[in-house]
Order: sequence, then structure tokens, then C-alpha cells
Amino acid sequence: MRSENSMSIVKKILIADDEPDILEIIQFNLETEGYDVHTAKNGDEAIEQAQKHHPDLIILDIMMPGKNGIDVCNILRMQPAFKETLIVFLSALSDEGTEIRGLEMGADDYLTKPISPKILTSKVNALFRRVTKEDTETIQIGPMTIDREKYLVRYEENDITLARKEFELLALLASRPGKVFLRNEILNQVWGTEVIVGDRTIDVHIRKIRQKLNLDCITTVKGVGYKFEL
Amino acid sequence: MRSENSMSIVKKILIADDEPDILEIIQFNLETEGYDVHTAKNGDEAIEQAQKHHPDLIILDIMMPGKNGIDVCNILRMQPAFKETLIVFLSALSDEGTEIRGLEMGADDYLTKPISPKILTSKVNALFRRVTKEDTETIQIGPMTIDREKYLVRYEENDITLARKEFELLALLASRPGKVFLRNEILNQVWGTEVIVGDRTIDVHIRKIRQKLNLDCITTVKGVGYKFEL
DNA sequence: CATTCGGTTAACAATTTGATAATACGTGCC
DNA sequence: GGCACGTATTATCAAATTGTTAACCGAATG
Repeated sequence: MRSENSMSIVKKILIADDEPDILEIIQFNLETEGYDVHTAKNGDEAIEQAQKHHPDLIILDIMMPGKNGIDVCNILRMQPAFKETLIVFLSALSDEGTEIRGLEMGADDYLTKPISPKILTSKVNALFRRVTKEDTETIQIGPMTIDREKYLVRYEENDITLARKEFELLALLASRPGKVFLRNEILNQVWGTEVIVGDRTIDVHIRKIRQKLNLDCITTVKGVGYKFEL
Repeated sequence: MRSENSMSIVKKILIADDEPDILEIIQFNLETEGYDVHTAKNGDEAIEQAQKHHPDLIILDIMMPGKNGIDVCNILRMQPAFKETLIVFLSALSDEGTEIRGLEMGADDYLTKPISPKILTSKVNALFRRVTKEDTETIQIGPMTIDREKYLVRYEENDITLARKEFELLALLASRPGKVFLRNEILNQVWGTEVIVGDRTIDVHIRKIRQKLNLDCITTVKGVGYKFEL
């Protein structure tokens, strides 16, 4: 089984466009760059695919039959799962009003056709570069160091060995101290969207972490989730 | 070390361009949007200003006398303090090679002249929206902070822990201070349309909130509903 | 192979939360 | 005052949620 969680390096991209040529050429270029690319031929399909694969970036053609790109963006942005997803619009018309509306609606970029595949690729890389940096950093919180590279947690000169899931869970929580992570968020981030595990699984891992750290740094927020706090 | 980002609410922007007209119009538009804007007429000045003000975003014209935008970007990116600074290139020529190189060098966007000030503003907003991940989830009313992400209510340095329903109820009322929420509205928003609960249930939760906050901030409007007021 | 380790699940205990009912309070009205 | 109406308060119970432990399975390890 390949590791399917979001700690994995391969970013997922969804492209929605009704022109097969464009779809194909963009897909080819992004796959060449090492991305995991899915496609959709219209708005409804885009939403469907998004729900299914939970892409890290969605490229939306504005003009599509049925639901257009704007609609899709609105629909997805309403769902918590897609609040943070990168969204880039493609458009044949370089209408200033539309572009501004697109950006203010929560898109991260707006590209006008004809599109250079290479430039698109560069922009995609740039977006991911900006967003991804957190995952590679080692996290420092007070006397605790979490080294993602070495899979090592250190607390006041003491090295603590955590198993992979334990580590990823802790790293996730610690990536935003104070933030309450919903159980769903945790499942998506640590276990991935494909795998389905029981409810108690998270608890058990939390317990193991608490046990190993011997430290009260993970707080339960009943009915909501868990948060990290030193 | 995380620079002024978290300290100051007003984002600082540095614009470097050798055309005074462009400088002025961009500056005007961004200042209107509420940014703290500084300008530079050439590359050297840009570096100087950057060192001085530590902007959150730098807009660099590619072609400038002396050090050009690319040079400035390279020089700044070498310094740890500017590793994470947002950088956007402006260019009169839409040369694919240059654009790709600019992006791969670590720029976050590349805009081709002529530039619509409004679009530039939208893009700047979009970049900050992506990078700044706070404020959207928190409600600030005087000395009270309601942090939806952290599920935390703070009143004058005191953290108050509310249960889920209590929190959601308070967050709802506080989302529009002064507005009277009908009991029906509250039921729909907090309990959803599916569940049916008795009328007294709301009262009980209101009471618990009042009790925990130990503060008279929820006013009863008899026969109508409740409202939040500090 | 046997063993260990990580991950998951099941079963049960412990805890917290939420809803209700019963009662007290308060205001305006006759 | 006595009554009606709506809200506040309190205690109580049921339901939902999480904690804990032990056991299971499979992959990695020796």
C-alpha cells in the first residue's frame, strides 16, 4: 500500500475545462512536473472529482457548460474542506471586472488564455512553494522541537521516539498550536481521504502520544477535536 | 523569527519602479486599500527601503536602471529576513522565458504591463489572504475575543472554556452585535433544522454562558429573542 | 520462522454534554 | 393583590463523546 496521506509529497491537482485539447496539454505538463493530475470536463464533474480526490489545487475554466468556474468556486469554498484549497481561474476573456471578482471570491490566481503551459506550471510551482513551506520546517515550541525530517521529537534535551502515525498526528497538531483540529481534519491530514478508520483510532494514538511525552500538551475539546498547547 | 507580520495589522508594501506615473498610481490604489506603501525609484533604493521597512510584499519592476528587479530579488532572497517575503514582478515585456525564470527564482507572481491597478490590488489582496491565516476566524468585540479556530473565548486576558453548543451560540450572537436573534433563528443556526428541541433549552444554554462569562453581555428581549451587547 | 512493532479495532469505563421538567422569578395588566 | 405570560434557575437524566485497556493482524525485523 502506498502512503496516501497529505504528508506525502505528491500534490494533487484537478483541472476543469470543457476543451479537451487544453485539458490534455495542461495535464501532460503538470504530470511531467510530478503532480498527480485529475481532470473534469464541466462544472458538475469538477465538484464531483474535488469531493472524491480532495486536490491541493484546482484549476477552473471560467466558461464551461452547466456550472461555470465561478459557480464551482463558490460551491466548493462554502465547504470547510475546500476553504484552503488553492484555486486558479482560467479564462478566454480578459475582462477586468471578471478577473477582479474571481480573485476577490477567493481565487489565488487568474490566467487569461491563450495560456503558456510552461508559465502555468511555473505559477503552480510558485503557489505550492508558498503554501507548502510549513510541512518541511522543523517546529519549535518552547522547549519542544519537532523535526519532521528526522522524525524526532525532543523535549528539554530528551529525545522521544514516536511511531509514524503518532509523529504525524503530533506534528499536525503542533503545526498550529492552539488551533482545534476536528476529528475529520485529523483523519484527512494524517490518514488521508482514501482510508477509513474507526473513531477510537484517533483516541488511541492521542493516548500513546500523551503517554510517551508524559506531558499535558494535547487538550481535548469535547465534541470538536484536539488541540496542542504547551 | 517571524517578523512584523504577526505584530502589525497593517501590511507594508514596497513598490520599485522607475516610472513615476506607475509608482504613483499603484501607490494610490494600494494605500486606498489600507496598505502602508513605500516606494523606490530603482533597484538600489529598493534594497535600501526593504532593509529599512521590512515590507510584507515587494513589487518589483523588472527593468530599472542600475540593479534590475531580478537582481534585487536575488539579493534580497539571499538574506534570511527576506526568504518569506512576498515578491511580485512587473514587466513591460511578456517574454515567456523571463516570466518563468522570475517565478522559479522565488517570485509569487509576474504581471505584465500595462497593469490594471484594480487587478494588481486584487492580486495583492489574494496573496495576503493566502499568507495571513488569522482574523477570518476570530471575532473581536472590545475586550472580548472569540476565536472560532481555537474554540476559545477570551475576555481581558482571561480564557473561558465553553462547551460546543455554548460556544456556537455565543459565536452566533456575537457575529452581529446588537442584532436580536429570534429563538427560531437561533434554533436553526445552532441546532439545525433537523433537530427539534424545546424552548427552554436555549434559555439554559444562555444561562450557562452568562454564568461562565460572569458578564452581562447577552440581553433578553422579551417575546423576541436574545442579543449580544457589551 | 519467531519476534517485535505499529496500527487498528472492540469492549467497556469514565466523563461531559445537552435536553427536559419542575420550580421560581418578574413584569405588566386587570 | 391575583393572574397570565414569558424567562431564569436548578436539578436530573439520557445521550453523546472520549479514555483506557487488551487483543488482533500484518509487515518488518532478526
